[in-house]
Amino acid sequence: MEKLGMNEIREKFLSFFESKGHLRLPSFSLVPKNDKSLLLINSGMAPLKPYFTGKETPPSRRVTTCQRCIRTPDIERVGKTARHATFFEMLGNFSFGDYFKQEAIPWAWEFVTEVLKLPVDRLWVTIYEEDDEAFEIWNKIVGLPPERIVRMGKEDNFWEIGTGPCGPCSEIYFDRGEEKGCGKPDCGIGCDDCDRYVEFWNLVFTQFNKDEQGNYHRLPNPNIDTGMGLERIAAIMQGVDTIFDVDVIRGIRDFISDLAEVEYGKDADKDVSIRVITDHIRGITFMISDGILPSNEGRGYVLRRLLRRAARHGKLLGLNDAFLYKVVDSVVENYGGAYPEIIERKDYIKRIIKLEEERFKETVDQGLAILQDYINELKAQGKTVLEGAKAFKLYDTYGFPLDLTKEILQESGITIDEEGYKEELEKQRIRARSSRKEDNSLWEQDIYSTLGDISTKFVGYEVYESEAKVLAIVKDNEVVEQAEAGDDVSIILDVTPFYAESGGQVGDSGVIEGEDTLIKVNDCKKVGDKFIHIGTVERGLISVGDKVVAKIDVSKRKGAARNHTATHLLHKALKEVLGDHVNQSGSLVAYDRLRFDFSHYQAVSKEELKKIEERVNEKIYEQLPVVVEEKNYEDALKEGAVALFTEKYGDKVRVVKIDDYSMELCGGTHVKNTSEIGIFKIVSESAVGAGLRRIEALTGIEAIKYLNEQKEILDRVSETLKAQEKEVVSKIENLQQSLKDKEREIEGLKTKIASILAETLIDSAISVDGVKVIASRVEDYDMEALKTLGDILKDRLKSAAVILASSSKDKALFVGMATKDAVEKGVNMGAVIKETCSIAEGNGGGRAEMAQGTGKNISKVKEALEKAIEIVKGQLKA
RNA sequence: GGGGACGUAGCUCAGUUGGGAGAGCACCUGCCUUGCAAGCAGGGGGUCGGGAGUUCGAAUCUCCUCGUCUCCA
Repeated sequence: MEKLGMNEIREKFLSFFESKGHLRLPSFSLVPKNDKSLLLINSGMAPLKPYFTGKETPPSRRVTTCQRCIRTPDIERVGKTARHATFFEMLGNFSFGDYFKQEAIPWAWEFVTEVLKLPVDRLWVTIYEEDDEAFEIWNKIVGLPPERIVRMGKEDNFWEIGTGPCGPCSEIYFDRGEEKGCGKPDCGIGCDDCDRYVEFWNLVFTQFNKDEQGNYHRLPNPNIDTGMGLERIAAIMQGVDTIFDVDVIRGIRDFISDLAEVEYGKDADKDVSIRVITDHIRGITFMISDGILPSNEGRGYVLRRLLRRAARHGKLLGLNDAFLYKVVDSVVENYGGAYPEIIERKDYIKRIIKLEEERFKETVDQGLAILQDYINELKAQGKTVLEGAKAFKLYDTYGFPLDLTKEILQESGITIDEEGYKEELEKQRIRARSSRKEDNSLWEQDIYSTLGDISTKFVGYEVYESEAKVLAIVKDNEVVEQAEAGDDVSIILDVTPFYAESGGQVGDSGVIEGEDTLIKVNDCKKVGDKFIHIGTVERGLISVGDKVVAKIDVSKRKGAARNHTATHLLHKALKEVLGDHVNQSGSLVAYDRLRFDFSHYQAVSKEELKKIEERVNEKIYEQLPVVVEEKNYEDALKEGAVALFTEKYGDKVRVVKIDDYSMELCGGTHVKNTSEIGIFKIVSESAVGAGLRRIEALTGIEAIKYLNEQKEILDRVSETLKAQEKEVVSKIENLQQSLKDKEREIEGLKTKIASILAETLIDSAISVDGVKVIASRVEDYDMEALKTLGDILKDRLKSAAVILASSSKDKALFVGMATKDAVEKGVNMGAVIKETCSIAEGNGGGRAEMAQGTGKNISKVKEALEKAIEIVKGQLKA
């Protein structure tokens, strides 16, 4: 057995299957495309699902890949065991209805024994207990003795998730030798207690389709889907105990221990931390490279969690400042050969990581403050155990890691009720699980997949209308033969000029016409190779097989083309003005507007926006030709075309070149010359999420319309202000200033009047037990003014109880105020006002020194005030 | 998808069974001064994220909504 490097094994695998007629595809992005059932790519076959279901036609019926994957269910065990990882690569060979078991098994054996040269006496295989076919092939064709072929149950060797394609599988194990075993008498394949037998390759024979009732139907063209963990096989080949000792991964591991100045292998706890970081930083690097940004939901949250766990373990190693971004250098050094995209995006990846490390520090600081409160509380109560619920809240709500809580508490001699903590966590798990929809089927079923092998030829790049034949009609989510006027339908044609929504560009609208038949098409979508024309039958009948003419709405299409080409110009201009870190993260190209989301860490300033807009308009005036070329993917990238993270490209790609200014891979429709765009106007710039900005813009006639509207508003404003346009702003400023001056003046006058009024009111005060009591009605005062007047009276009289009433509109207002010493003597304005208001048929209340309320009956105000004096008198005498 | 927390002045935050929107820093004016966050006096600045509701009265209670943080899946 040769000691092969991980990078060599990857290459040997891919070229081996190339020699068996497979097409080698590059690893797909970690972000699943058109697959809502999956957060992140978690296996080699995941991105190929549309080929297995027949939704899309594969570029070849035999494919081989090395796919980067992320899995987080076992995140807690990473670093503590030999083989758990959140990031890994999976080697696979796939057959889409081409070869089957007869080829897959012998090829796997050939690769393992002849290319990798694993010793035959160390190899074991398992098969599904009912799969005699597989047994025969292993035994008769490969020549493996029966005792080396272990039959296992459905649990272990039958692959199915929900409904859909499924089937038995066969796994290949490597025996690492007796000394690695647990020594138990029943130790063997599948032993959970030791690492003696390692499963490294799983061959899945997808030969059934499971329906809703749980019946298995044999597939006419069964598939092959295999997965071999690259790290695992490398560990076997290199004779090392854990995946962290594999050459490439060890490189990162050692980089981290150097950085932390901690020697690996000396301290078991620190080793765990080093391994956690080694694992996580790879996933982090690739996720960001694939366009994911740290966020509080979805896959962005997975990224954040990995990053924060890694940062936390860095602290345990004594790395207190941001350091993860530095480790990216080592990831790039070790993986850049196989994944050149991370070399290119290195600076961007590092910047995102550093920002997030800093953000995490803030979170921790916030948690520290709360924890300190808990500690003080416990100390004051003389307790030494923190409630589990509190530790959980700190973790759940503030993201404060439990072990960090534990550590800090230890310094104060406090422990955590961990049982209580676990209970809370479990409760939360149950809550989340029970509320989750019971739709975890791996395979999406939609009506269009059941239509069989029909496809649409798109001719819309060249023409706006074409003759076509109706291949299928769907109405109310059911396949029908015919539809009539008034029906909402989806129609699939054999040929179409309609652009189907893709790459952000909206689908075309238009009409489908037959003899006496008219269908209004509002949108067009693509499912696999089928173009779905969504619309309404306006007139006549439409049947499968009808000859029709499909015509798109040309003016809308032209609008979309203007906006699409403008989007490319904008993308480039953003990179020029803001920097190379700007990358498209979303785009909408409609016929009347465009929206562009991109990565950027701060708001785009007004000056920058202006510069960007000017740059795009310059390129419009330069009348640059827009040329579309078909190329193969590799060549396009070599020439420097911009490809997006999230897009999946076939073998042949369309390259849209705007002179030598911009070059992007794009399937959309464009103008022939930038001058057709006419004019480009940015309408808004806003935040979408952390590190993400959005620009909305208009082109052509829509931009003019917008500018005209703005102009009209300005006209109206200047007309209303009776000022020249240029002077509008200063005029408003003057008005605001003078308004403010007037308000202040009025305020001053009111106070002055109030103090004059106060003088006469003071004269009317009666003295009860040394407290001056006033109950009086004033005219046209609002609540605020009454309070101000009350304040003045309190101030003048020093010791007073004041009840003031006023009427505003159809309501009577009451305010009661008392000085501190009056309250001490028994005055309670809350009670006074409550009763006073009720006499005036209203309600009110407040505190002893201040209360307010209203009454509905203004004519009762006099009576109410008289009563108020009585109550105050009573309170003072009591 | 589900749970929790937060959103109040430019910034950091306080605001106690619902009852006059506050502090510190920053800013402006004046004075006193020129040694490390200077001091003193005065002042400007708030749709209390937004919207509905309950109430005589809502920053405070209820519902909806937006944003940020966080945990589970």
